[in-house]
Order: sequence, then structure tokens, then C-alpha cells
Amino acid sequence: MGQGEIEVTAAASADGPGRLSANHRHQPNWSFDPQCPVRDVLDRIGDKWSTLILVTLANGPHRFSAVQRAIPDISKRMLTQTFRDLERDGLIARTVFPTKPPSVEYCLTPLGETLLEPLTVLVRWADRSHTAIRNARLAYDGTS
Amino acid sequence: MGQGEIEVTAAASADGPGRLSANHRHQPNWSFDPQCPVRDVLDRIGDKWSTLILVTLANGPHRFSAVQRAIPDISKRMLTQTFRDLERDGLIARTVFPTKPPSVEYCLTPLGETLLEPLTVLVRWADRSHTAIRNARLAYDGTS
DNA sequence: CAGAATCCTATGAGATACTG
DNA sequence: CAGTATCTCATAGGATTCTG
Repeated sequence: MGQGEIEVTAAASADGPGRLSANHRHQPNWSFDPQCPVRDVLDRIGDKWSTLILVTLANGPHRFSAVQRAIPDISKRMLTQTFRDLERDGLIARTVFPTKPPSVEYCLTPLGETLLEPLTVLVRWADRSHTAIRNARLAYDGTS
Repeated sequence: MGQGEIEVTAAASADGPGRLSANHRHQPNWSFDPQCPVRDVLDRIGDKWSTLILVTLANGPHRFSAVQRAIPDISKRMLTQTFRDLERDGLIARTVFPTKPPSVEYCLTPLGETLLEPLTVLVRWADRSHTAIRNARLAYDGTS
């Protein structure tokens, strides 16, 4: 399986995650149902901050404020909330050090580390393609 | 570069896309600024429908209604809007066939196809990991 | 320092009805 | 069929203030 040929059935593997619907044999022979596990997970990852936080934690544990510095425009509210969500999903772990002013450290769990590969592939693509995308936008906006 | 070692500098390659900030040499020596190209692109891909639509178009051109069938709960409004955004970003192309009831076909552009690899890697991860995530959620909710 | 609690607003997104 | 046009609502997320 190279690059041009994509196995769409990846979204609908044998054990049922793809939640197959009326299979017409060809054409749209699968669908992304609302409670499809792929969507369930992607919806969570697809928020504004999760990816950024996970990639930030890619090179080791970081403290609350360290992550905030790495992502300048995230508010403490959103940072806390996203941390909780990621922790709930088992992607990051929270460690509290009972020092004078308490310090908290966040790090990736083994599960979270497995997400790094897909994410960095995506980030690298974004990095490589942003110029082409910007040009496309300019062209589109100019044409309209 | 295997799996455990992630090159975070992917978000800040040589030509500047990572938008380096105050480089303290170690620790948080980079940051995701608001107008960082990576974020610019990720924010768009990270909406509720883009990924689903792109993966749907992975196996060939689809008509408006065909995509709608593949993603049952998307409204025409959102489908149209997301199509426009993806077209503007140069990821998909729109072709109108002037038949009696007009039919429109959407397909990936070459640029859009390059996004398929990152996306399917992510989808496959979601497919593999959703069980672990669900369990983590149950454990977390139980603990609290 | 690392949050928790409120308050408030922008916008993502559904429902419905109309059209070339 | 493939949209466009409104209307409406939920909620993601920002700003601010307070605390162990």
C-alpha cells in the first residue's frame, strides 16, 4: 500500500468500528455514523488545543505554566479543561508535587505516545503544505 | 527515527514555520504562536466535518448527495460550507455537470491527496485506540 | 503556581423553507 | 439535485476574579 491507494476500510475494520450501513456493494458502501468510534475519538482530538498540547508534551513532561508559555494564547481555563479531557481519555497523566507553591507536571501516557506518530505526521504535512494552501486561498478569493 | 523519539522541531523547521519565540536553548524553546502556519492549517482540518469528507472522497469522486449519505448526520448547510472551505484551501475540486437536474461532483486535488496519508494514519489510530480510550474514560469517571 | 468559579460572547451548527 | 437564505440555539472558549 503506497500513497495513492488508500484503504478507506480502515474506518470500518472487521470488528465493527466503522459501523457499516446499507451496503450497496460499491460506491458509498460505508458511512461515518454519529457514534462511530472514529468520530468519537476524532471529535475530541479535533478541538482547538488538544493537538497543540500533546505535541508540546512530546519532548518530556511539562508543568502547567510551561505549556502555557508554549501556547501563548491559551487561557488557563481552556488549558485546565483540555488537560482534564486528555487525562480522562488516558492520553496524559497528571502528577502533583506538594511543594510550597504546588507544582503540577503533565506527561504523555504510553497510549498518548502512540498518538504522537499520527499527530506529527499531520503536523509535518501542515508545515509542508501551508504555503500551497495559502496560495490556494488567495487564488480562490481572487477568482470570486 | 523510530516511534518513541519524536522530532518536535517538525513544528519549527529551518524556514521559520514554527515561529520560534524566545529561544532559551532548552526546555520550551519553541511555541505555537496564534498565526503559526501549523495552527492555521490544523484549525481548518480540525473542524467537525473536514476530515470525514476528505476520507470519504479518498476512494474517488463523489456527488453532493453521495457524501451526504456517507455522513448521515451532516446538514446540507454544513456540507456546502465545508465543501467551500476545502475548495478554497485547494484540497478538493468542484465539477458541475450541466444535466437536467444539475449534478455536481467533488474530488480530491493532488494537494488534497497528499493529506490522505496523514489523515488515514490518524483514522487508523483512532480505530485501534478507541477501546483503550473508552476504558480510560470509564476508569476516570469511576475514580472521580 | 495551578487552578476553580462566574460571567459573557462569538460562532459552529441544526432545522426549516425556498429556488434554478 | 444542489444548493441559498433565515432563524435559532448550544457551546466552545475568552476575560476576570478569587484561593489553597
